[in-house]
Amino acid sequence: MRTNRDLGKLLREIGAFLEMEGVAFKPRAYEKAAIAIEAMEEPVATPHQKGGAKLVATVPGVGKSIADKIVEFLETGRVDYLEAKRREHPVDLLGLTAIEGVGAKTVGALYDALGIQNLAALEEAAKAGKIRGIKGFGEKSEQEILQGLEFLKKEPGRFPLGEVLPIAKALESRLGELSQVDKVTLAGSILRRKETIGDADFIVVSSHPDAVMDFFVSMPEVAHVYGKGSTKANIRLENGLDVDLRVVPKQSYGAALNYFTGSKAHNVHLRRIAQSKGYKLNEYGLFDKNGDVIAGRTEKELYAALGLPFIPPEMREDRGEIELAYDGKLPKLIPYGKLKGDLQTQTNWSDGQHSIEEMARAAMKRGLEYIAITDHTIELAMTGLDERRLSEQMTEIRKIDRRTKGIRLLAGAEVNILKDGSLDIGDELLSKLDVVGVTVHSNLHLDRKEMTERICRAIRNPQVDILFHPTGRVILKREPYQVDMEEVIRVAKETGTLLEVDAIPDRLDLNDEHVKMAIDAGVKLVIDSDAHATAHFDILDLGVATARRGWATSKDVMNTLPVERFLKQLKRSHAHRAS
DNA sequence: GCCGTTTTCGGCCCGACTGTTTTCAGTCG
Repeated sequence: MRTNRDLGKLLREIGAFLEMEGVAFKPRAYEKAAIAIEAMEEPVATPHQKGGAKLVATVPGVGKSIADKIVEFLETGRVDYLEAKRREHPVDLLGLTAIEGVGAKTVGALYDALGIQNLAALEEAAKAGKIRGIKGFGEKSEQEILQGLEFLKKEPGRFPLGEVLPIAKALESRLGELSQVDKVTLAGSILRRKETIGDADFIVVSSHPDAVMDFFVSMPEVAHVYGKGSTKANIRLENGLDVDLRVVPKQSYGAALNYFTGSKAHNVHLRRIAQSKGYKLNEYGLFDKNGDVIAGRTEKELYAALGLPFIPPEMREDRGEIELAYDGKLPKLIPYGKLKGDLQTQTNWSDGQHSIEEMARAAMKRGLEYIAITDHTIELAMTGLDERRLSEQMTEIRKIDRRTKGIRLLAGAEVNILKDGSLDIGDELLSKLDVVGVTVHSNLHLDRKEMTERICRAIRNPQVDILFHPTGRVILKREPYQVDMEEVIRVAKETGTLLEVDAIPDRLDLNDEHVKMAIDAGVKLVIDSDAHATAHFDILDLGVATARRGWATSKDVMNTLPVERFLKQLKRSHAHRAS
């Protein structure tokens, strides 16, 4: 594949090799170029086709040298410079640096001292106590590496939903275009929008299954075919994702979709209900004692025959949804694509890629009615705004808002919660902003009590409207902070603070279970893109999916409201009314 | 390697944290 994402990964790998070599500045240059390429809305192949390397070099952060490498990759699928680096340093750099706390320099040191090339060798050396003997390493580093390895291994071969979903959707439409395919549907954990995905499942209805199978196993990105029959084929793609395809008869489509979507626990529960009615339920349909078909053509028909309304896939975890459905009390989940606002966006005033106006236009294009500009504040020394700059930006946002029709811009900030729970921007300035979000970006390793008190102190501040990505976890990479979410939720309820569902694919923070906890406690939510570039507004639906998995309705999510009503329910607005 | 109300060279987001040290290197955001 030669997508922007692949190219970004490649540029990052080059940067990491240079980092390992101790080269100055170039690593940052490659990383910046990677970020810029990944942030592009159009495939970089487009400027390449239109104007070659010259036009590619107009992307900010991409100069002649990197543009040439991009062109080489687009035309040949490889970059000689990178291949040479890989030969020179025969290490699985991306794999090893995926360990939290291990960077390129560490990989280099491990290779020089012990010849470690990959995760397996590293684990062996760490377990044998060999790491602590290397200069600059001690017992603690060895333990950290082992812990990092354990965390990576917890869900081997799993991918973040946000990474898999676009690939799966593209595959779905390609299969759908085949003339032999009557119907194709994405099933499995992807349909349930689980936050990590082990494999992709497709259900196909076709009267010519062989042709479909032939096409499926001979797609260009297929790396391995595990098996291929007339109703079922399993493959692995080059990117490591396993994909299963099943061809089913038309009359079994609903039953098959239900069966292969799961979850397993949900299916078991459904089969128990079927049994209690004297029926049998399997992937071919719902049958009575004589083996006659009761239902199976559609999922709706299947659920109806079991005395249930249709249950949305995101709820199918057997966490009580079947009982609710039985009583006719299923929540009406927040629909996709209906958010009116986005309360966390960054611009090039801090670490975003685009200007305030560019972000505003992109948001408008995606049908949003308002966004808050929430750049980082000062504690993030690399990018953050101090009070003077934040104040200047506020003026600028208001100016742009006045002259921009069709979208409302709110002045905000992503304010840092300091170690003691105070904020890095004073209350007076905060009180002038429209929306204030706070979050933890430093001292991530406080103990549970201290972290909980820190966050609770911050959200008790009357100027604080929203707690952004409340647990700080990074999916498949970093555990959440040690924090008592029940207590945070209790204080959020008490103070009227909103909790965020951050839609960044490897955050999804709050997660589904926390969403449910918050809703049960009566706490209101917002779903934000945390966009750092114009293209990122597209991920909002991942946040909606997470909220749906936590049974959120539109009433629970405040940015389904139009802007004036949204602003009225912020706690500072309540404070104004009270005074 | 990129970039320029500093324009063809000389800068380049920088502070906190951790574990290793004894003054620093690596990682992270």
